[in-house]
Formats: sequence, C-alpha cells, structure tokens
Amino acid sequence: MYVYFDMKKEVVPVCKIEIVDKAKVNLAKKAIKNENLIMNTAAMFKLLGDPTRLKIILALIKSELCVCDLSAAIDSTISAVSHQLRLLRNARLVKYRKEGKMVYYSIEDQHIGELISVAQEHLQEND
Amino acid sequence: MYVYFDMKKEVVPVCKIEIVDKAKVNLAKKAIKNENLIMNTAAMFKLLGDPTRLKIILALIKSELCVCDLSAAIDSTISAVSHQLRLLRNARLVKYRKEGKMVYYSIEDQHIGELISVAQEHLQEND
DNA sequence: TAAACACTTGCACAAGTGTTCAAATGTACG
DNA sequence: CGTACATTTGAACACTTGTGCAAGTGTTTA
Repeated sequence: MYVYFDMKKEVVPVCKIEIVDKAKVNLAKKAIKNENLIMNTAAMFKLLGDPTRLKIILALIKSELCVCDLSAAIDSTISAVSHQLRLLRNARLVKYRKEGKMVYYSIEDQHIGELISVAQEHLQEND
Repeated sequence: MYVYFDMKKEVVPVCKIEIVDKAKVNLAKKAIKNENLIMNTAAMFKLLGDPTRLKIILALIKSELCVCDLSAAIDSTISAVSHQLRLLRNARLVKYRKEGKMVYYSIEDQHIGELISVAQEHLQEND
C-alpha cells in the first residue's frame, strides 16, 4: 500500500514514499506531540549525561558538601566542579547554602536518585 | 577542624584546605566508587539527552517503524534519523529487523519507557 | 540487466561542550 | 587596612556532536 509522488524522473531530496503505515505514524506523532516536555526531558537527561555532573549528583545524594570537599570526593578541580555546579543549579537539580566563605551544596529534589537507580537497573539487566 | 598544608607563602594551585569533613568525603567517594557503572550510566543518559534521539525512542515505544515512517513521525531527515539510529543500535537501546529493502526498528528493552516516565514525573513536580 | 528505492555511511562543517588558567568576588581575621 | 582563602567567573582552547550532502549498499521490480 505504497503511495508514490506523481513525478517523472525528477530528483527528490528524500524518501519517495510518503508514509508506509499511516496509523503507526500517527500513533508515533501522538507520543511526541508535547514538544516542550520532550525538550525539557532531553535537557535533564543531558545534564545527567556527563560523568563529572553525574558524580557530583551521586556524591551530593549522600550528604551536603562544600565545593572543596566535593572536588576532593570526585577527584576533579575546584573550577571544573564550580562550572558544572552552575549548570546543575540553573536546572534546579542542586541547591546551595552559604556559611561564611564556604558554600554547601545539596540535592534539590531527592527524586533524582530514583531516576539514576532506574537507569542503573536497566544497565545491569542488559549485561 | 581545618587541616592546613605546612607551607610558608608558597603558591598552591588549588584549594588550600585538604578536606573539611573527611567522613562526608569518604561517604561521597563510596557513592562514586564504581567508575565503570558511572560511565555507562552517563553514556545512557547522554543518548537520551538529545531531542532527536528521545523522539525516536518515544515513537518506537508505541510501535515498530521503518526508517521512512520514523523520520516522517518525528519530522526529521532520513539521514539524520539513520545516523542517530546507529548510536541507539550500538547502545542496544533499539533493535531492527530487515524485510526486503525496508528496515523496521523497535525498542530493544521496554524498560527505557519507564526511565523516561520517571524523568518526566520529576519534571512535572518541579513546575 | 537496469532502474528505482530504502537505507547506510563517510565527509565536512558549524555549533556546542568541558576543562584549564587567570582574574575577580566576597568573607574572615589579624 | 591587608592578607588569606573558598568560590565564581570569563576567556581560550581542544574536542565532541548533530546535521546535510553525496556517494554507496543491497533489494525489488520492470
């Protein structure tokens, strides 16, 4: 049940079939109709998709830490950690508390731990 | 209970405090001790952290699709979709089945849907 | 066999990312 | 005040990434 464009020997940039199974395509379109939610979800996954940031989050899940201790724990420079903390802060994945010259970071929403756990369970099943 | 290096006016590249709270640092270190698991987890999140790939996965969760219909559904070029499918294939997030010149892609492990749901629930709570 | 076609792949490139360095900020303390 | 210090920030950089294009692969069909 293929649908062809009505043309003779013209060059067409993409696939010449319009749609193979319209019902399935519509079903798929429905699954991705909320563009905004998808962008936000992708942005969140992207933040978790960097080892340094993932380590920061895993470290902070256990306990509040100052930047210095955090960088010691994940074996990274203070500057690198601080840069990444800004991204996590902006996304409200972590929050902070100032105490003199120290800044203590912690997890904004403990749900993130569950998300990481689900991902890791998924990984362990497939090996 | 600060621990200072024993030095006089030397220039030190980073934070002069070795560790503020050793117990917490050790707790954090324990949380990230499995370097391999963290790298794999980050890699997985990274794959989900791109809108095109996330759409592909969301579309495929609903039903198996050929590359052509998939690209129609997510409104992307065949080439772009094919490139991204290769990454998802390599990570065993999707599988494929050939039927003549068509290639039908589907989700390798339905667990991925749960992961995305958890992420989206997290997002909806925070707004 | 040749043409049509679905899909893949290699290349090139612009845009984006993570890190480092150095300078800046803000706080504590002598 | 000035010094020490924890942290942040901006610029520069190497590196990565997603996409489009054009060519290539393998299958179907006339």
